[in-house]
Amino acid sequence: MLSKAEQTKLFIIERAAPIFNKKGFAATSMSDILEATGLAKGGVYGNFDSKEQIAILAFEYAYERLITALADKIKREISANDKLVAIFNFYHNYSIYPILEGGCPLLNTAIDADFNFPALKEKAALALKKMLGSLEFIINKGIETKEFRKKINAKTEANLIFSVIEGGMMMSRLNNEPKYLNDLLKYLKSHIKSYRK
Amino acid sequence: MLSKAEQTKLFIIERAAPIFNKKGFAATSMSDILEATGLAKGGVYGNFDSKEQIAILAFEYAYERLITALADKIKREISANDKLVAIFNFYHNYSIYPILEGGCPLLNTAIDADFNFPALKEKAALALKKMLGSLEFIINKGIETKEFRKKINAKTEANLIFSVIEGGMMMSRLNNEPKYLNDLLKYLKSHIKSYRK
DNA sequence: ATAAAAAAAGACCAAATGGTCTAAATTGAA
DNA sequence: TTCAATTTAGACCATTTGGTCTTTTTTTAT
Repeated sequence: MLSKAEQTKLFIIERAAPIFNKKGFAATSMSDILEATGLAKGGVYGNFDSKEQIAILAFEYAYERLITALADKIKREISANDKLVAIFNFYHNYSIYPILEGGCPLLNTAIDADFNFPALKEKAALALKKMLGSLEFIINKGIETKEFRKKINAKTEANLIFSVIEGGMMMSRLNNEPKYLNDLLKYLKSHIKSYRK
Repeated sequence: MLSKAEQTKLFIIERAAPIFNKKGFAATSMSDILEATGLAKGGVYGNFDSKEQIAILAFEYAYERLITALADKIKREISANDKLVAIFNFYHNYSIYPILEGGCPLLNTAIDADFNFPALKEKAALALKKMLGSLEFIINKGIETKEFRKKINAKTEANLIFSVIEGGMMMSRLNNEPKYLNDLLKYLKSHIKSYRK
């Protein structure tokens, strides 16, 4: 059972995460967080040291939500091909129905933190590496099980897939048009057919 | 000849553009701009109405610099294939040697302005459409001149190319590692070979 | 039910924010 | 060279910022 403070901490992070994800670190003010939580300053600063700390924990919460939801879809599938397709389906319409308001926390934080918040950038960089590693792992498994051709470069393909998804996300968001990303996901589905023998 | 005010306006935008491009709108303060220009408030507010206006003009300046540099490389080449390759070469090492400090203004502004600054987002959306249109145009020309196969979908391919570049940019920046983007550019070079008959 | 400990409220603070306005300095046409 | 018009300096302003600290309220173990 969670103590009152632990409950409140979680509650604050849950409420702060979508705000940081939408507006970024600098554009999010403590008063935004106070308003979203209904708490007074004492309630927030009694549980956290600084806005920076909240932003970091909010990012980790957002990322955790993302990979948990993704992992849930992936583990349902058996073959490497189906796992990849599950990932692509996961991102279908993501620009309008993201796991967390504001879209992909990796993309957002990469841009937001780059020149402003090195400690947060570091967290995002780690998260990206994990994400790419998971993709690579799936592809490598597919090669091991002879589902995919041996010639496939798992790392390169993982990078390609994720860059297409994130680039497509940016375009879909900027144009308020899910089609950009959706079309690219369709392309990716077709592309991974070339992995098979 | 430019009047003093016109000179100063240009000078302010030149100095402000890399700051906005690096830090984003909210994280850039007017005092950053005063410091970068060496001007006092009167010098800046005598020439512009608001921080918002400066940010919009700075984005347009940044975008103009980008497409001018790109167009310069493209027009040197004759064939559609060579034009595309020139674009890929243009982005080689872009994450460490961008045209303007801070990286791609399109990517940065897309994320930065999305939930914070609708008017600026609109400018970036327009810029993205122009960029994709130019890519599409090159590919379509290649089809018209029978350099590329008729079956190629110019719009889809333009979106793919640009999403890979922007996604790769994000990954390279986040990991402080130009290789991510560079490898993807190499992939793109190989990919467009499939356009040919 | 009680009392000690934990958590939250909110008044308060210095610093920074974007922006205004008047006075001074500079520009440039005659 | 003059002098009106343009441009810039910088003091000033209200508001907001992130954060602290004491007081009050709420938990929680007994």
